[in-house]
Amino acid sequence: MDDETAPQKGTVTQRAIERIKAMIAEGGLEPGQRLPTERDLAAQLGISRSSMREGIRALTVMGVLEARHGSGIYVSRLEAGDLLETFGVVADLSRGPRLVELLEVRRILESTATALAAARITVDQLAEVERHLAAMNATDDPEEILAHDLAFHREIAAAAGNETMAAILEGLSSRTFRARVWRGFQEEGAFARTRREHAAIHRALAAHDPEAARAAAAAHVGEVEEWLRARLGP
Amino acid sequence: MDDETAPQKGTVTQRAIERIKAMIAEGGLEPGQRLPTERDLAAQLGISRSSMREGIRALTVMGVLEARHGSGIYVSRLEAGDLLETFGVVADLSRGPRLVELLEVRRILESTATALAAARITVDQLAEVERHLAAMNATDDPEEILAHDLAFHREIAAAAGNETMAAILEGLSSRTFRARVWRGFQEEGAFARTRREHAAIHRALAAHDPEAARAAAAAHVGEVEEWLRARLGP
DNA sequence: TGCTCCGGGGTGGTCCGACCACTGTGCTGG
DNA sequence: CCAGCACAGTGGTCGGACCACCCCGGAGCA
Repeated sequence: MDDETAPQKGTVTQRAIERIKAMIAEGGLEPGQRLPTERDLAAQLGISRSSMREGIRALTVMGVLEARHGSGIYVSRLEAGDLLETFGVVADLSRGPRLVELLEVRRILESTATALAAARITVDQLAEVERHLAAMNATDDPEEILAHDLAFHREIAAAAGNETMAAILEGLSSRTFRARVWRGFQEEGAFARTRREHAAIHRALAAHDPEAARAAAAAHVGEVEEWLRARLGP
Repeated sequence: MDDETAPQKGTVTQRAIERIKAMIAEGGLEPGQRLPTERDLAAQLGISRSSMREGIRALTVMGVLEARHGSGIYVSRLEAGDLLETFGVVADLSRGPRLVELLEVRRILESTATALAAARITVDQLAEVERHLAAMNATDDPEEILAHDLAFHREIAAAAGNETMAAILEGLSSRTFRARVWRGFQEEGAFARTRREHAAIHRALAAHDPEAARAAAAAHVGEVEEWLRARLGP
């Protein structure tokens, strides 16, 4: 028969990746657990260490595994942030119409997250949001403003209580993505407007008003979205 | 000086990945374009072919590059579906509370997508949706039902006109994900209910009523979400 | 007894060279 | 002119070697 040696579908590396993923999905490998050596794994699957390393590297980049030099290979915590890190790559590599689509997705998620945050935010979290809001208004250094802008939204996403959503939004708002969209946007003087919108979001949060928060956040992201859409349109 | 030979931050493979990503992001590499040979690329970056291969493999798995045996390495089309394929891995590997979070994200996106679809769907697309709805009601084979269920939602997502959102939803509804949640869910007899919900979604689409569509879709996903949440709760 | 230091074994990271499998192309022969 | 083939070039796989790093345990000291 041919059930032991013959399969041979796709590249050996691809098979190795599937095998490891399957092990984790089926519960054979727990988060944080240490895997066998590269050499042992390669021997187990009957492939060379080189091919096995390619597979491991791929899973490492995806955030599924974590290789510690001199120590061993471990299964990552498998939490949202780890796995969705690659999501940022999508934002970095998207152009043209795809950028508008990404912004639309962000608008939907960000407005919902802000609405959730309005209902659930604690006084401590609200204070942190206010801190970033104030810091953003106190400086004129674009770099610093952007940092506090990101932190502002990150804090809100965290307050929404859905780590997965927060991780996705983090990827959609990655440095490069934001920087690219911003450059040229704020130059048209739509800068004070951003501050007003942030203030509106904060007011809704402080008032624990989900609907107002949703509207404010949607308008905030939609602002950039519309500008970008118009810029690519004709 | 040390700007040419010294850097040495992180692993060489990681640097190689960043270099290629940067080339694409900065427009030096167009979608579909062919890259230099593995051997040439390795020489250009001053690293071994093995390390370069690991980097290429990682980018291949992420859907950024596409390697054709005997032909060469090419930049992928860089469209939503290519890059967000790894999103399905997240769903496959998520467990426990994370599953509920993913379902919550899906509920938000799916309801919005369905609302958009209600406003934009064409007669041809609506006919396709009806076809899957009928096929799903005509059989009792779980496998076939699941296939038409997926196609039903996929068609709606496509009608929403946002490829990126459709790609994300595709990942969130991946075979494995759905299969795992479904197993044990339909056993509790919540099967006719699914058919009723699909019918409600279809009615809203046919009536071009976005708000009704949003509500129907949210209820549909929320059904599974609540069941799963209760199952993990106590 | 307890601490510090250091040495070695084991691990991932990198490199090299060879060969295989497949593809594309240009040449050859009809 | 076309069909078929041979060949050079490409990614895919392999095995081995060496390096850089981490961890642990034993030796030595206080």
